[in-house]
Amino acid sequence: MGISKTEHFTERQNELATLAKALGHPARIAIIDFLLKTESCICGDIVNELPLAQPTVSQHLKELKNAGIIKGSIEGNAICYCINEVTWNKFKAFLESLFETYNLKNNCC
Amino acid sequence: MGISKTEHFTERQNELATLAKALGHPARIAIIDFLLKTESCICGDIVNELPLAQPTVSQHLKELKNAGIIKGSIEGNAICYCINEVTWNKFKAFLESLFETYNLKNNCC
DNA sequence: ATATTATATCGTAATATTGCAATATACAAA
DNA sequence: TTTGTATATTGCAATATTACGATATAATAT
Repeated sequence: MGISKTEHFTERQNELATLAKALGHPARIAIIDFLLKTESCICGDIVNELPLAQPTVSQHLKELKNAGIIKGSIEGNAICYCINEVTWNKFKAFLESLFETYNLKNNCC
Repeated sequence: MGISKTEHFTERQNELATLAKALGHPARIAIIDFLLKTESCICGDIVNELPLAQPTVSQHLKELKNAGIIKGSIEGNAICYCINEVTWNKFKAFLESLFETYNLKNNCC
């Protein structure tokens, strides 16, 4: 139906899926790349970095913000976006835990 | 338009987005969790583990397979699924690289 | 006050995703 | 060969996503 049955899964599974989904578009990866690369907040420079129209970029930023991956604060005329360290660290912890679980002995096919 | 303009992004950005998107559903996280937890391939036991109908599970498995995250092989009556270690390690490397870039000095908002 | 600049929101079209019943396929067991 | 079991595919309805032009909002500069 296009709507996920989130109530049947654990909170961790839902959270991790939400974060992964938010990163599931190249434009949003590019935004995160840029935020990480510049090593500071981005104040009014994202649209020029992406090959997409301004409303589209705004929408992608909104999705990253909804997932809690970035946060924005108004700086006069512009808006400064940066990584939300709380969510980012949570995401990192989720994944490190997943990666820890895996070792090559798993393979039997 | 519902169609991503992948041609404007780097191959890495597209690949990482594809992998993240494939993990962007709690059922698919649950499948991966189960594959990692059992520490071996799963031969005919996935549908019973998930609160979804068999065709829906089959579809999620297909998406994970399309993204290269899992692979399946026919074992008589059943099908054995397991993590595709090549893709998984690539995913891990992508993310470790992302996480390395980030440090708390980034924050200014 | 008016123009400029940066960003968000609205509206809409195209496409994708999610979910499942019904059905098909393919092997195994009787 | 028929029956059962496991999985995939098809078809469809509901919903979500992607993209962008038009427009709105809000601060800055003139």
